Formats: sequence, C-alpha cells, structure tokens
Amino acid sequence: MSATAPRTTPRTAPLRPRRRNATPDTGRLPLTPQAWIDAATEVLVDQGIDHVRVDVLAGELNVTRGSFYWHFRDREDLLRRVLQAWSERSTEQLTKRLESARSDPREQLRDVMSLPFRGRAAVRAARIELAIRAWARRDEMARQALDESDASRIGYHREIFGALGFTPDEAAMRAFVLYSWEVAESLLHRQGSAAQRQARREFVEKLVQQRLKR
Amino acid sequence: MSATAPRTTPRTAPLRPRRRNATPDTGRLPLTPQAWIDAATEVLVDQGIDHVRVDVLAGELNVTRGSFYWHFRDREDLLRRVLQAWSERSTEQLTKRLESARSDPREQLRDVMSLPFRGRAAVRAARIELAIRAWARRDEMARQALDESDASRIGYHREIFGALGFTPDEAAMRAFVLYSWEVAESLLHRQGSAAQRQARREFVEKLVQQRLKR
DNA sequence: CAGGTTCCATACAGGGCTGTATGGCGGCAT
DNA sequence: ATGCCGCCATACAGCCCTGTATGGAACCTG
Repeated sequence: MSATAPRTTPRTAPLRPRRRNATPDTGRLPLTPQAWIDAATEVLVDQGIDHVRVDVLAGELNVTRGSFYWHFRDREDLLRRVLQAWSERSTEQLTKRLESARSDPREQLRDVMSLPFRGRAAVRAARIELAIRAWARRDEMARQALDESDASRIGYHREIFGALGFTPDEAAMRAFVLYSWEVAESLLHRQGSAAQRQARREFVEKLVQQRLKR
Repeated sequence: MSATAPRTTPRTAPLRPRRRNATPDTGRLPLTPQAWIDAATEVLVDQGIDHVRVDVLAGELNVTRGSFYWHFRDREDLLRRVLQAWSERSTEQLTKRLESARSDPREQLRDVMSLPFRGRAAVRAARIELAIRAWARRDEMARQALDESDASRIGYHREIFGALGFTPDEAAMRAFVLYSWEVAESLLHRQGSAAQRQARREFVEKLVQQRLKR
C-alpha cells in the first residue's frame, strides 16, 4: 500500500462524475482531491501553513472531515500533495517559457522581467510562492522543492545572460541579481508607488545588461 | 490602566533581583518580561509565529503559565512586545550606523554590503527579520513595523547613492536594487557556494555604482 | 512578627484540532 | 431486486491550548 493512500483505495480522479451525490438535499458533485488541494493552497496563502487544517478546509468545502480522510491518509499527506502540485506547476511554467523562447535574448529578458507585472494570475502565483517560502524555512520537504525551483529559474536567467555574451561566471552573478529583484519586487511590493516600480523595472533591465568598466 | 498591563502592576524591571525565589527547591532568579520576549523570539525564528504559545514558552523557561499571565496580559500582549523590541532594536542599529557614518560614501556602501557577511549576530538578525517578514504577511501590526524598517533602511541606502552623485530618482532605484540583493542574499542563502556569494557581493558593489550609458 | 507584596503553582472551564470507527445514502452491476 | 462500492456524516477518544481563579511560598516593610 502506498504511503500516500487512504485506508481504502479511492480513484485518483473520478472516472464517471455522478450527477447525484450521497447527500440528498444538495446536488453538488463529489469532491476531487484537487479541490482539497486548492482549498489548502488558498488557506496557505492567506494564513500560513499552520492554519491549513482539516476541519477548516472541510468547513470551506461544506463537507465534514469524513470526506477528507477518505481522499487523504492524513494532514501530512495533503501538505505533501499541495507542495507537489505547486512544484509541478512551477516547472511546467518554466518549461513552457523555455519552449517559446525568443531568439533574441533581449526579448527573453524583457519577457521574464514583465512577469511580476502582468495579470492577477502572476500576482497570485507570487503570493503562493511567498507562502511556500515562509513554509520552507522550517519544513525540509518544502525547502527542497523551493530550492529546486529557485535553482531552475536562476539557471534560466543565467542562460539568458550567457546568450547576451557574458562569461558564465558573470552571467551567474547577473542572474542572481535579476532574480533578487524579482523576489524583492513581490516581497517589498509596498515600497514605492506603481510608477516607481515601473521605473525601477526599466532601470534594472538596463542595469543588468550594463558591462562593467573598471 | 494600560492596555499592555497584566492584572496587577508588575515592575517593568525588577528593581532588586532577589537571591531566593518563590520555588524553594531551585535558586533561580525571577523572570523578567524580557526573558519571555527572548524565548518568544527564539520560537518565532525557528517555528514561526503560530508556534509562539504560552505553554511552550513556559516549558522552555521551566515555569508554569501562571508566571506568564502575571507579566503579560495575554498572548497578544507578548507578541506586540516582541515586535516592539525588534523594531526598537532595528532602528537603534540604523541610528548607530548613521552616527558613525564615514565621510566617503563608497566606504558607507562597503559597510552596509558587508553586513550580511559578518558574524553570527548578523546572521541571527537576518533570521529574525525573515521570520517577522513571514509574520507580516498576515498580521497588520507586524506589517506596519516591517514596512517602516524597510523604508528607513532603503532611505539610508538612498542617501548613500545621493552622496555618490546620483539624482534622487536614480538613487532611489539603486537603493532598491541594493536592498533587494541584501534581502535575497539572506532569503536565498542556499543558492551558490560561499565563494560565489562573495563574488556576487563584489560584483553588486561595482554594478550599483556603475552609471548607465545609453 | 504581623501583614502586605511579588512571583509563580495549581486547578478549572472551555474550545480547537486530529485521527479512527462506524453508519448510511445513492448509483451501479449482476 | 440484491448487493457492492463510492463518498460522506456522525460519534468517539484524546491531545493541545487559552485565560481565569485561587493558593502559597519567599521576601520586604513597619
């Protein structure tokens, strides 16, 4: 029996979603594990990992904890799958970015730098990431996932600067500086106005491409 | 009666620390509120704010919760004073730095940039700050204290770049970039070796002083 | 030495959360 | 129709945590 499996074996995804449900008064569909994972992520972002608790999520989903312990082995199982879902989505996003890479590295640079500024989806992704970053400070599993994600994205930045003609060492340093700005821009988003943030962005874009003289 | 006061009025600091104590078997001294604050900060750093709980701290200090509720009104009172202690210490550090400011802004720049690299005290201060940063994501009181601290320190950086001859706008942007690097260096301290971090530091030191050409 | 104060121990009431055991309804296959 | 299975509700035992009420020992004051 898998370590992540509940007592009996639920299907990972309902093969045939039923119209009617065990509870007769409402016509709601049966919950998928993903629904629990989404709810857990929501609480994680707003309240932190310690507030991701079974009964709270059950209340949010309008079911009892009996449902949870059918889909998941225990709370730890849920947290692991929350992290796994984020991790997969994170690398998937990076892969997509790699595939649709422009030939011009300056275009790639503009692309990654526009990321913290476009849309609510990006803002939400940033908030999830910050929540996981806080979680990772005291959870080995979360830390590992986050370290890998950081390393992958810094590596992508490094390649951009390599394509811009910098040496590997210098590309690595510039990649870190750029990534620092990205993280800080979401972490310190209350510092400065929107206009100032926009100006900072354009400034950083030029600065990281600037070659050192002395 | 002050909002932060317990039921009766304990002295903020014992005027005359007694040799002997209420508990006859041990010769320990009576606890100061600061001892509770220190213990709370310790747990905050290692476990997050949600793990800062009265009975846990009592166990850590080898007393019962009866002691706590004599020194503090409730848990919220403790948390407020933890934050207040950090905030005061934070601004105090900055003030000290301002007073002993070198005349040469390049020296000041080297000074602030060496901060994440010297000593365990700085490392611990950085860990406390990260813990508070996580806390501030969902606590208005913590957020306000942190925002003020960030703004003050960015302002200090801005003055340095102003003294280096940059325009106010450009000084502000460079200050943010530098501060971003500092935050990221403690947040992403697992990315890269010690040698790489040292190289990054020297690189950033040059980069932020580099004037844009185009 | 009598009485008050300081500081902490102990006991109580209440609520939150976990995990397990078990019951039960509806849909499906035989 | 019968019986099984998927999915959830309910009940139970247990632990953790908070805040308050009260007791009590050591110390200080007069």
